[in-house]
Amino acid sequence: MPVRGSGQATRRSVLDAAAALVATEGAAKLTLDAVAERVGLSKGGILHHFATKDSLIAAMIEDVVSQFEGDLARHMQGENGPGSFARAFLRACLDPDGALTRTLRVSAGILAAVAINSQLLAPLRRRYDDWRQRLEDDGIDPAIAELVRSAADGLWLGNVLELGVASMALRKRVFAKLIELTHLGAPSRPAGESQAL
Amino acid sequence: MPVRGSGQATRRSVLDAAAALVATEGAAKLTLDAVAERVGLSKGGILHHFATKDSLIAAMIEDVVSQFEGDLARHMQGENGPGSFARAFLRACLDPDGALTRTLRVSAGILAAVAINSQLLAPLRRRYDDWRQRLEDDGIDPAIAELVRSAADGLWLGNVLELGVASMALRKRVFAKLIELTHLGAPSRPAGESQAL
DNA sequence: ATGCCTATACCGTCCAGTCGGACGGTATTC
DNA sequence: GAATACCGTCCGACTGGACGGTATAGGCAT
Repeated sequence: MPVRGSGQATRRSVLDAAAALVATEGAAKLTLDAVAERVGLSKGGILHHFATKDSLIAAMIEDVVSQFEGDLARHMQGENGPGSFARAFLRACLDPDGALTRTLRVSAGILAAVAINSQLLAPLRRRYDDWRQRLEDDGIDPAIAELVRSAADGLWLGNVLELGVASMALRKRVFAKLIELTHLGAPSRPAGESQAL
Repeated sequence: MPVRGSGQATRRSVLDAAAALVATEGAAKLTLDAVAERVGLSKGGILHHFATKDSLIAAMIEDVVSQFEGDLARHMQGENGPGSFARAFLRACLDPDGALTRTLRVSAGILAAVAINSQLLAPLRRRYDDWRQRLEDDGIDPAIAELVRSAADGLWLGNVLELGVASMALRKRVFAKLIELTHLGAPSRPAGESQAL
């Protein structure tokens, strides 16, 4: 059965299985045996791809980072002017319709790291510092940018922990308000908001 | 050493030790043995007060809830008019100077529950629903209320996970903006904020 | 002496990580 | 173009330790 060169695909499926496991059973149930069973491998097979459990979780975190980075880049293309990064950040977290995006992988990686070994968050922390810097230099009031960022994170947190989950309609309105804020915070220019998002 | 009637105090110290342990070592290191060592008891001693580890964490969560509830009530006294609850919520999370309040116990309880057994969050979830309801009925635009809540949560999250921790000065300004929002969102009445809610 | 509190010793389970090896492609050699 | 050596992939049994929980006995205050 082992096919040469199938390593990357298997590795990918292990990562997905681990994320799904965290999402359905909780971070405490993330054991190598459980992942192995879910992905249809033996524990030895898992450990061939990830030498240690920590390295598995580290890979999940890398997954989080790269995926979010991709989303950011994608959403940056439709934006320009002051507050463009803040809006991209917002859209990378929330649909215009209020749906959370990338919930599964992102939350799974972070939850697993928090539960098992929070030091594994280090790569994410580094990236986050970059993003925060870009938010500060986004051409709008840094306090607005930080407000928007924290609101996006707070909505995500509420969803992951199932705390205070608002209705889609309300979240949609919150999203709109936040987008609005990123425009209001712009330095007093002609306020030409001619083109759409 | 065992003193009659010292049960409550011991129980309290166990809870504190558990919280401190989570804060310093991470949720994964929250074991009965570790708590016992930290508090200067044996594991048997711990288990006398908390029959099971889950019940210990459940008590930590109750701690979170009751403490936050107390903070809310305290901060409600200085507020009135539309948005008063939103402001109280905000102040219960953040100092006017931008410092996070109640970080240790609250974060410890929640982190432990997430790591060990997320079902233990249930009591918190119930309370949180109440709070969200009160925010919706706070006399201001519900979207603003929800925005403020999520921003407060997001700031808390960033601090706990050490993600994107902003400077005190910036947080202070974010706090001010959020308070401002709770006033702006008031329905277009004579702006007579004379009487209470 | 009674009841609350704590210690010691112990058990069973779970789980990360190790180890030797199996199986099947792939490259090499002739 | 076979025979052979090699490597990537994966398996399965095992181990050592950590950890939650139990049972039991002892101590201090009233």
